[in-house]
This record gives sequence, C-alpha cells and structure tokens, in this order.
Amino acid sequence: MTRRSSSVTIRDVAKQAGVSVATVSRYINRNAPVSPEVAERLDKVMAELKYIPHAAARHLASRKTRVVGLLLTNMHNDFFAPLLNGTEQIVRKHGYNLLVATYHSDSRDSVPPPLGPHNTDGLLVFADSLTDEDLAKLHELRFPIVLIHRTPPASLPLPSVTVENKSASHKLVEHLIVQHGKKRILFLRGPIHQEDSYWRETGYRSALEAHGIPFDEDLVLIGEFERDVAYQALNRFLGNGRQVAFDAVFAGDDDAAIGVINALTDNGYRVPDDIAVVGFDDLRLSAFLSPPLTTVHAPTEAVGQIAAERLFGLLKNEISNGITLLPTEIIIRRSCGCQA
Amino acid sequence: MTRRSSSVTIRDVAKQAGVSVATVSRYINRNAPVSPEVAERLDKVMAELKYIPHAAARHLASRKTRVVGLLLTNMHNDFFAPLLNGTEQIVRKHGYNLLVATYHSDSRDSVPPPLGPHNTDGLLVFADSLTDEDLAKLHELRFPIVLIHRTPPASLPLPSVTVENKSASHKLVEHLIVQHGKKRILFLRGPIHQEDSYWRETGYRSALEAHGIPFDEDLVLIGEFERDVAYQALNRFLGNGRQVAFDAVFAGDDDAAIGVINALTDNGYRVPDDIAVVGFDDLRLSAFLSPPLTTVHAPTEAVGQIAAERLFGLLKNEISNGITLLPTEIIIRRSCGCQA
DNA sequence: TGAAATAATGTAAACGGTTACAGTAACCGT
DNA sequence: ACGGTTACTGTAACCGTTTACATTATTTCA
Repeated sequence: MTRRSSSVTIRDVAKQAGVSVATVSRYINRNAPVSPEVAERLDKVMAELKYIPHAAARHLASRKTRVVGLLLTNMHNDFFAPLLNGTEQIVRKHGYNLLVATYHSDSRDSVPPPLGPHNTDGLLVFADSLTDEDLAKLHELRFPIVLIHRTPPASLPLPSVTVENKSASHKLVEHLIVQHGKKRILFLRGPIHQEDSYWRETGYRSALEAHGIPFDEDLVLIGEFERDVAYQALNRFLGNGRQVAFDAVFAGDDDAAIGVINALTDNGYRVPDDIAVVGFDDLRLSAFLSPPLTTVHAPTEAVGQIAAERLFGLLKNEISNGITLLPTEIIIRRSCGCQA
Repeated sequence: MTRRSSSVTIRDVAKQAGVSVATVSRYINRNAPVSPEVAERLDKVMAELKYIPHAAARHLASRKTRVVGLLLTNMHNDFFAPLLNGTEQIVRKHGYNLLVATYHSDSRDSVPPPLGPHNTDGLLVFADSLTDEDLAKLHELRFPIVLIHRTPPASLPLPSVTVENKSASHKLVEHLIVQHGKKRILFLRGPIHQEDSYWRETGYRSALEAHGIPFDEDLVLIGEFERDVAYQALNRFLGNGRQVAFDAVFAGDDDAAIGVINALTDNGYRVPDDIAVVGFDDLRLSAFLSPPLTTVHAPTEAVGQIAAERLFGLLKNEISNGITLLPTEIIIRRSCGCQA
C-alpha cells in the first residue's frame, strides 16, 4: 500500500467489480453499452466504496471541466443576488458547477483573469469585467462566452443578453417632465465605459431634448451605480453652498437612488415633495423603500437564466449569436411624486 | 504535430526557454530557487507564449485545487449577497477561486453534494445545507470545513462562525413589550432544523416569559425567512375571519418582515400604528424601508470574511476549532413604533 | 452460410502538470 | 584541503481519468 491518497479510484472500483477501468469509465459516463450484470455489479461496488470520480483527473483527460464561470465587476450590490440566483439555477439544472469571481480594470495589474479556458468550459461575462482584447483573445481560442449587460465589440459575434435601457430611461425621465413638471433633473452617471450607463444617459438626454429642455453638464454627477458614491456625490453637490438648482433626480440605478434619498433627507429635503427621485433596476426591495421607489423593472434573474441557457447552447455547439434584449418596464410608485 | 489541444503547455515553455519542465514548474510555484538568467528567460517566454497553467493538470498532480466551495441552501434572498461578497473578497485575496452551489434535503435524492474533496480544497457550509452525517463523513476524510450559521454537531470539532441570535431576539421582543406595551406578539418561525430559527424562537420565548406573557402556539406561523412564505402565511392568518388577536410581529428575519408588512398593509393595517413589526439581519436596505425596519444588525459580510479566513487557516494546517460568535445589536427604527 | 455489423470488454497511451531522486558545481568552515 | 552545505538543474514516475485501438463473441442479412 504505497498510495498517497486515501481516496478510492476508478481502479479500485474496477478491481472490486472484476472489470477493466475502461468499462467503469464507460458506465459512469454512459457513453458505451455495458452488460446489465456488469452495470448492476458496478452500482453496488461504487456505492459500497463511496466512489466519487476525481474531477481534476476527469477534466484533464476529457478536457471538459463541467464548470462554467461567472465573471462580475463586483458583488457589493443587491443587483447581483438575482443574477447569481438565476445563473446558478440553470447551471445546477445542467449538472455543472459555478465558479464566481470578480475582475476589473483595477485588479488587472498584469494579473490574468481568474476564469478562463484553464478552469472552465465557458464564461458568463458581466459588463466590462473583461476588455475587448480579453474577449477577442478568448474568442480566438473558440472559448464559449456569453455577455451579460454588454453587447459584443464590433466584429466579435458573441451572444449577449442584456436589458432595454434607453427607451425605459427616456420614458422615466419623460414621466418626471410631463407628469410632474420637472425641468432641472439631476442625473447620476454610472460607471464610465459600462453600457447601461451609456444608454441610460442617452435616454435621459433624449427625453430632455424631446421636451425642449437643454442638457446641462452641471446636472450630471458621478453615481457609479453605488449607494455610497451617490450619497457622497450628492452631499458634496448640496454642500456647495449653492441654491437648489434642481427639482428631480434620475439616480441611474436603485442602489444609487438609495444614496440619493439618504443624502437628500440628511440635507433637509423631502422626497418626493421637494425633490423627486427615480432609479433603475427595481431591486427586490425597491417597492418597500420609503418612499416606494419609482423605477424601471429589469428582469435580472431572467437575464442570469437566459444567459446561462445560451451558454449551454454554445457548449452543445448550437451556434447562437446575436443579442437578446429583454424588455423593461417603468414602475410608477411614490418617489416621483405620484400617489400610486 | 499530433497534439489534440491547441493550448500551450509547460513543455512548450521549457523547450522554448531551453530548460526542463521541472525548472519551469519550480519557477512558477516559487518553491525552489532558479537562477536569475533563467527566471528572466522564463518570464519572457511565458509572456510570449501566453502560457497559463492548466488548472486540472495542476490539481491532479499536486492534489490541491486552489478552489474553495461555498454551499448554500438557496440564494433567493438578499441576505446572501453580503455573505458571498465577504467570502469572495477573502478567497480572491488568497489567490483561490470560489465555487458556489446550493444543496438541500430536497435536492438530496441520492445525489451527492456538488462540492467536496473531489473538486475543492475546503468547504464553507451554510446552515443545514449538509446533514450531520455528510459532515461526519467529510470530517473523517480530514476534509477542511467551516460551518456558517450553524454550530458543529456533537463530537465533531468543526470550526464555526455564526451570529448571536438569542439574546438579540430577546432584547428585540422585550423592546416591543416594554417600550410599546405589546402583549400578543406573533412570531414567524424560520426553516425548521435551522439554528437561527431555533435561537430566535428561544429568545422570543424567553422574553415573553421574563415578562409574564404566556407562550401561545397559535401565535406562531411559518415564515421560513422568506418574503413570500411570510406574506402568504400572514394573509391566511388574517383571512381566517378571526378578530385581530395580535398587536406586533417578530418576523424572524428582515425578508419575512417585508412580507409581513406587505400583508398587513394589503389587509388595511397600518405599520406601526396598528401593528408593530420587527425583523432580524438588517439587510442593506432595511433602513430604507417604509417604515424603516427595527431589527437586529447581523454582520453578514464579516461572517463571510471570517469564515473564509478560518478556512484558509485550516488549509495551512493551523488547527483552529471552536465557534466564533459574532455580536449582534438591536437597531431601533420606526417599524416598532419608535420615532427614532 | 459467410461477410459485415454490433455488442461488450480490455490494454495502454495520453492529458499537463508536480516532485522524488539524483547529480553537478560553487562555497563554507576548520 | 576536504567533507558538508547550498544553489541550481534534469529525468522520469506519478496523479486518476478518458479514449483510440484492438479483440472476441454474437447478430444480422443478402
């Protein structure tokens, strides 16, 4: 007994059942017929020995990991919980495992992405957690990738699933203008280079333009889709000793909206009486905020599910590219001033 | 060229740099000295070839995966976002990857746990995602495990990190009794067999007892720490045509509290004027609910961090067992009736 | 009825790393 | 000057699977 490991291997099973390892392997993977007697014997032996195939050995030999990766920019936002949940459901359904990691330009000090062909069979890539070059490199290796909340760079035909940002933002801002007579609407920009940011700003601008309100760069702050950043930004803005120069805020997302409401309240403003606030995403708890948040419902869990399903499609060599754009819907609650 | 794979291997690097594979391996792992010239040459070659070590091959040879697993019961609750976040931070800091999965009695139809010695170096096990027997088996294999929100079964000296439930629950319920004169306090029980449930109920009972209020089984409903379940349960309770027989609700956790507030509101009760509601966990958004939720602050992100750190301690053979009990703190806001 | 297909199994070579063992050369202390 | 370290490197076995190739027995069918 010179074995280093205490774990039972396929050879133990083979010996115990009086067959070759190849037969055991084939039975486990159901990829070649095995006689009923042998099958029965194997079932018994494997149960007795509590045999569990060693993943790494399998991966090495078969060149498949049965793991898919989810690469995020961060996870300190309730936005990611449903995304993860949706993804995990599908991954589990397919008998795969899910590796999650964060990666971003900041961490990118010559450190390669933590997830890739070396440890996964395919990747779900959120927003700009990978650069265009990273994506191009992976695609060149024919590595399965589906993009989430981001469309493929030019000439890279990667599947993508994201949500409709622009028209919903347009409608939301329009609601502020038309229903509530707002004219000086602050906008909290999300992370630069992130598509959601871009399209939400585009929708914001187009709504202003459609109603003859000039765009004013002074009315855009850095929100980063983060509660604390938004809070700070607004606090600084208000602390400038300036007169109130705005009557509403489109916070970019719900998380930032929380920060905004907080900052406003701390500075003595009432929401929505003095200042209307709207967000984007419709987090699980946004309906229960004080005041209930007017926002845009984004089907985040579905995004995770669909993206994962498309990834598994890719893994089965079903070539499916093109972008899936999930519809969003504006949700009128109280923070805009409605009594809904 | 008969190679099946297109990927660059350690042998390519070795040949290109004119050294043996052993030297390359040693340099990569920094576990033996390598001459400066060779080091430099290797750096260059590895960059040129874009060499990334194949994880599975490494795992197989070294018998370490550099992956830790986080096993949850589910993830459709905002409670898990900070837990995951905390865990991921530490895991990343140590250069490991994080595999997440859900597993529960329901899924346990003779399906073995998705995470274990075959694909991870250690496991973070939340609540009752594994049974006592599962844990015993793994511990017998000397597999590193740290428990989260659960203490080790008798005679299994597993490290554990959880939060103080009982005394905080006691204080919270006491607050309802003493400060607000509540006497008929509904309790929404969490998942049975889950320790948080048990201790929160214990705290609830001890507070009642301490103030001479008899425990009434009719006042406990199934909440499951889930918003929808709590909503349904309370709705059914209210719909029984019975007279209002309670004046406050301890919802078990914040997620259930949302459901409770919602059900109450839908049935024409005002919170907190008619019925006081308190939760547990202090989710990221609980302060911003309407009304702001009186609850207990649980340092969930810290739980994730500390549990992960302890797991890495185990991986370094630092034997650390015993349970880490993180302090909690009651947070008085408005939903109990205070004006705070 | 004989050739060809099919079923069931075995042997052994990968897969891409790590590491035990071994060896050489330079260095150190006495 | 010589045994003992130390620094660096190489060879090849091994980790636990999958799978190409081979083999034998059994069907199928013209």
